[in-house]
Amino acid sequence: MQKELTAIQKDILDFLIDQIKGKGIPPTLADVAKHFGYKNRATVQQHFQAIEKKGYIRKSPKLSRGIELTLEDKYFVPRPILGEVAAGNPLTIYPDAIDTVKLPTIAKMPQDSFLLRVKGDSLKDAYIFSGDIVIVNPNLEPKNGQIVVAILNDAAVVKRFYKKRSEIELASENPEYKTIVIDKKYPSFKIVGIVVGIYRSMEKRAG
Amino acid sequence: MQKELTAIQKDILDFLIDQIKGKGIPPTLADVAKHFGYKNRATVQQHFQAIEKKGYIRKSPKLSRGIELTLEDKYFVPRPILGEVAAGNPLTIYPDAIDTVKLPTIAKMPQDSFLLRVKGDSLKDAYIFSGDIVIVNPNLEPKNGQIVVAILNDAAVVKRFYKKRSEIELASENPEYKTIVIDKKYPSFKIVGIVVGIYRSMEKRAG
DNA sequence: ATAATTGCCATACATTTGTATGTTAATTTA
DNA sequence: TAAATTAACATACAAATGTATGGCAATTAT
Repeated sequence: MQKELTAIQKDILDFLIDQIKGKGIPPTLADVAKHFGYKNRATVQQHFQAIEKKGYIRKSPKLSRGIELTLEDKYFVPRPILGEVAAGNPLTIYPDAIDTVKLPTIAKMPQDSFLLRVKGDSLKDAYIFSGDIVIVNPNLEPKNGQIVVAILNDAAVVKRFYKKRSEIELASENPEYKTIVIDKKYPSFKIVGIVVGIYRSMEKRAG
Repeated sequence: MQKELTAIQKDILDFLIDQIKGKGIPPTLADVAKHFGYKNRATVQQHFQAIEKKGYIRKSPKLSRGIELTLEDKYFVPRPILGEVAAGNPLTIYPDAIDTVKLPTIAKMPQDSFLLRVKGDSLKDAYIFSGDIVIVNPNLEPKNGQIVVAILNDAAVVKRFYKKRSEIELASENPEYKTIVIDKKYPSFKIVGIVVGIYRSMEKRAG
């Protein structure tokens, strides 16, 4: 059994996980101290020692950023879901987070990426299902054949992207839905980002 | 366009990516020097400068381990597939790597994990399909309801795991396949690991 | 009531780390 | 052929980093 963490220790562990997941590398003591407004690294040092003692992390002595999560993939981090996005017909996107999902450590999320929950089944032949959480990276240029999130008339869609001469095609893989063709200059159209990952909880689902 | 890397520069970049993907954090100059047998960190330093100049990485000055991949999710790393594993009826496992898959950087792979290609469709109601690459972590204890890889009579299977009093149940989610029940003491049965992730190439598939 | 834990700070120190500079040799490019 | 690039080395240095130690107030456990 794990010993309980204090509130501050939990905050620090959360920050640690957030950094590892977001930036990809653990922070230094100085990073953590700066974030929490501590004037001294030794404060963080001692918190880490306490957290390690309780078994949540493992440190490699003398190594910079040498902190590993003991919990590994068992640990889930809450992340806001920014909206719902239609794989079938367009759905309205929400201004604020509508929900939170516990994302496992395994699903490394590049910084600036965000999460959307997929509704609808137009991509079921691409094996993306209603209820799946898609990880969207807004910093990549879409290439032909990639699955993208786009805003079309104030609604968000998840479709496969194809660039033609003067238009853009957004294709569903489910033949029940027809391909959307947009002129490149169409004003209320914007590529939001590229789907770089799909997370689906491994917990039991109704068959 | 990216400038070409020399053979050594490519080796160093490959090692860098391997470390970032495997260990989760970039190596220090000393780490790289040690791995390649260099007596001096400055050698690595200069290689990194060259690699950065050619646009493959970005360095945060003065920061330890402050190396980021410019290529991000565009970069794919070859990983060996160790065998095929049956989601339907058991298949033979191969002693050596049978193939290689280009795994994207997004799919962070915990160390010691390995890849298996799924054959068969007994887990299609859990949305794991024939052809998918599963990332298997051999260091985790299986919990009820998790999807595991197990060896049964010299063949490997991917099934959902349930621990009962004296037996273990390996369930398919596809009603066409029946649940396998094994006594806990059955000699030729072993849990190989837990499926911690699924990778599926986002490239176009036949609909 | 006393001891232990928590939370924060300060100072000090040895390594680690990134960086700068210069040298040498082999190879490639102009 | 001359110049540039590649590849490796050595030395030096400032900053970053982890660590050790001690102090102090507040809270919690015994």
